[in-house]
Amino acid sequence: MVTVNTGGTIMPKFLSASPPYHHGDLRRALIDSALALVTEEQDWTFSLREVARRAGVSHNAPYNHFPEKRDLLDAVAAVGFERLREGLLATIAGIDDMAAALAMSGEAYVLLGIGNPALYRLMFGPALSVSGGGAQPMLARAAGAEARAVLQGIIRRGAGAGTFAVAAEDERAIALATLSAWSAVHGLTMLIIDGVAGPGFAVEEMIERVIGIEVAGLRSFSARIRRPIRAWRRKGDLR
Amino acid sequence: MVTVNTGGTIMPKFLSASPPYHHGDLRRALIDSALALVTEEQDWTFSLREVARRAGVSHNAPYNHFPEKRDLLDAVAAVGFERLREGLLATIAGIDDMAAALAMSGEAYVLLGIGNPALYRLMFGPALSVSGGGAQPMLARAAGAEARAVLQGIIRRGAGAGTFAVAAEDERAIALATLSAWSAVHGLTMLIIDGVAGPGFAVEEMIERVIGIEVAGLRSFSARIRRPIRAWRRKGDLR
DNA sequence: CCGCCGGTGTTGACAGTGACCATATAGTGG
DNA sequence: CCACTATATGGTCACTGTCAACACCGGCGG
Repeated sequence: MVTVNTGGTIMPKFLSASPPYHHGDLRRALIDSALALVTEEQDWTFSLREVARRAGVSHNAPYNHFPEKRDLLDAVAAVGFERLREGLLATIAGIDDMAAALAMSGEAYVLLGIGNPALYRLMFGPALSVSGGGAQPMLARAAGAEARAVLQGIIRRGAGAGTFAVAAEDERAIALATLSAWSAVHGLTMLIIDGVAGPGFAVEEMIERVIGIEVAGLRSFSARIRRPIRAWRRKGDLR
Repeated sequence: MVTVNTGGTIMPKFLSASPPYHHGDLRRALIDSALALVTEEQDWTFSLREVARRAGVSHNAPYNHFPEKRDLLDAVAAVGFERLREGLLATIAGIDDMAAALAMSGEAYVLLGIGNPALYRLMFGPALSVSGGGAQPMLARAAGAEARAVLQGIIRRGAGAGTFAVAAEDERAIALATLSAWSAVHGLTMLIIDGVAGPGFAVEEMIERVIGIEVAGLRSFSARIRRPIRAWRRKGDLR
C-alpha cells in the first residue's frame, strides 16, 4: 500500500518521508497546492514557482523535496489514484454479484475520472511514462497498480463464482480479463474527457451501454466463441 | 474529408491553404518538422523555436501560420488521425465478415497507436481539449471524426448483416456500439503506451484477448442479456 | 511600365520559466 | 555546548512563448 497521504492531518514523524523542519510539512503543502492548481486550471502547465508562491515559500524551496517538476506531478497523480481506489472500494462494498460489482465500479470509475479531467489525464502519463529515458513516475505507477487491483479482485471473484467465462485458477487469464475491463472504462473516460464521445448522448447512457457490452463479453467469452485474430487474418502481416 | 496534407509533393496553389511565397511552403514544412520532433523525442515539449530552426526560418516565422504553438500541434495531431484512418481502411479492404473486420481493424488500431506513442497521445488532447477555454483543436477533431467513421461503418454493416446484436436501423444504437469498440481499443492502446498494461504479456496477446471480449460482447449484447446498471444499483447515487 | 499593398519572413524585446549555485538558518546528535 | 545536515533563500543563466516594429517581394490596378 503506497502512502502519499495528502490528508489534512499531521502524521507521525516516522511515517512521513521527510519530517517537517522549517515549514511544517512543505512536501504535503506543495502536493496540495499543485493538486488545487490542477483542479482549478484544469491543466498542469502552471509553474513550479506558482506552486511555491501558493505554499508561501521561495521559488527554490520545492527543489528540496522534488528534484524536478515532473516528480511533484508524479506525487499529485498518485493522490489521484488513491482517491480513485477509495472510490471504487466504497462503491462495491457489500455487493455480492460480481457482474453488478463490475458494472457499478465501472460507472464509478468513469464518473470519478470525468469529475476532474485534468487530474485523470495527469494520472496517466505526466510524460511519456514508460520509455521516458530518465526518472519514471514511480509513485503514480504504484498507486495505479493498487487501483487496478480492485478491478482485478472483482474479476477474480467473478471467475470463481462462474459469473465470468474465465478460468478461476488461471491468473494470466484473470489479468487479461481485467485488462479488458480496464481498457473499456479507461477508454470511455478518456473519450468523454476529450469531448469526442458522443455528442448527443448523456454520460449515463454511454456508461451503461459500454459497460453493458463489456460485461456481456466477459460473460460469454469462452473457447466456444473465442476465435483468434489469427484465424481471421487473410493477407500477410500488417505493415 | 479534411485535408491537412503533409505529403512530400508540392500541391497546386488552389489546394494549398496558404500558397508559397518566400519559403516555398512553410506551413507544411513546419508540420513536418514538428511531426519529426514528436516522433524522435517522443514528446511535444520541444520549443516552437526549435521547429522554426529545423525549417530554416526565424523564430517568429511560424506565427504567420499558427497563432499559437497549440495550433501547430493541432495540425500535427490531425496528420496522425489521417494516417490512422488510412491504416484502418487498408486493413479492412476486402473483408466481408464484419466481426473479422472489427478484429483486424482493432488490432491495426492498437499497433498503429503504440507505433508512435507520443503522436497518439498528442492526437487526443494537446491540452484539455473540450473546455479548454480558448481555441479548440478543430483540425484534429475533424480528422478524428473521419477515423471514427471507419469503425462506425464496420459496426453498421455488421449490424445489417446480423453479426452484431445491434438494430441496424437504430443509428443511436450503432453510435453507442461504436463508442464501445472505440473505448476498448483506445483504452488498451493508452494502457500499453503508459506501460501499465501487462507487464508479462505480449502485445499481440493483450490485443487478441481484449478485442476478442469486445467482439463477443457486441455479438451477444441484446435485450436478453442487457441489464441496466440501474437494476444493479442498491444504494443511492454515487457521491 | 510603375508603384502600391498585403501576405510573408526577420530582428528586437520582454516577462516568466526550470534548473543550478552558493549561502543562510534551524533543528538534532554528540 | 558545538558541529552537522536537512531545509529554505536569493541570485543567476539559458531559454521560452508571444508581442511589436520593420524588411522583403510578388501580384494588382493604374
